[in-house]
Amino acid sequence: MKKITIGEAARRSGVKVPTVRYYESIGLLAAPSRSEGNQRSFEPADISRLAFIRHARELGFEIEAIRTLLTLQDDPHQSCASADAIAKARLVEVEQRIRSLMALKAELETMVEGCGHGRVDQCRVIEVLADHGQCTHSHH
Amino acid sequence: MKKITIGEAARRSGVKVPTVRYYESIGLLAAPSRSEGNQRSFEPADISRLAFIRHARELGFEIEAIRTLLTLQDDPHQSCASADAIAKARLVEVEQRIRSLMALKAELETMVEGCGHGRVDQCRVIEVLADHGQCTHSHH
DNA sequence: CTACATCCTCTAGCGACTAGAGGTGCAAGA
DNA sequence: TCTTGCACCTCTAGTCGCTAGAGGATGTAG
Repeated sequence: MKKITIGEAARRSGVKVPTVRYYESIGLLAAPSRSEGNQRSFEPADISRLAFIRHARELGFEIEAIRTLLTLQDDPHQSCASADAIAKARLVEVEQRIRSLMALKAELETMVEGCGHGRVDQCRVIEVLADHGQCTHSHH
Repeated sequence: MKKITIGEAARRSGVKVPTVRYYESIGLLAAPSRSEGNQRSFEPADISRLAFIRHARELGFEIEAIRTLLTLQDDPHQSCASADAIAKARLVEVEQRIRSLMALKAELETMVEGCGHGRVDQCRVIEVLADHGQCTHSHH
């Protein structure tokens, strides 16, 4: 029964050491057992859980959504309707974000292209910022 | 000489009242004069400045970048090279963010499509989250 | 035994606001 | 003139998801 230290857990899961402690503090990860010297000793299951959390965070899920997803994972007999709903909601968010960023990209391109690299009073970057009416896209 | 109250300034610029006070507190907006009863009294130029800030924030510029852009706007004889550089850097950021969100969207779609709407133990949403190796895109 | 890395807890900080408490100013209607 | 009621004031604390640092204990390799 080898003990997994927090550093080892961090390395294996890709979650940083202080973040592991943080997840424990907010109850996302059960408090692990401790060594004689009061050091955390993790189980392989904790590593999987941390990897799950990390992956979900990379996909932009919020902590509360992850909390729900984890309780679902903990009880595999439940319906996965909630998981599905959470993922779908996240998908909608991401699609909206992409649309808005595309509009933004277009606007930034106009600004940068219009810049004559001269003085500020002829600069389109400043000008466009000062006057929203000049925007090609209104949806931001 | 009509006085513009903070509420009026907020309405005209599209920046919320507490946010106007916040911008003043961090020195992004000069402290306006006050009425006898200690209430802020803004000038039309302040409204323009607030609108500028709001627009820049909508385009995702950070406060510190906006601070630089504002000092440029304040002195129109300067070269606009900095403004150009700031806008270009923001454009690169936005492009990267779009690429990463597209990958993310693809992955979420796979998750959601694979969900058989049954129980959690057959749910692809949970499964994919638990195992990053299943991702089609590695860049996240 | 001595370094030295790693661990521990605790508090404070980040960015960009937002919310709320507790109080004051001001304009319009009765 | 009084009162109602909204808008204003300052101040502190909270949001999210960590991250940094202080100050000390533990564990391991040479």
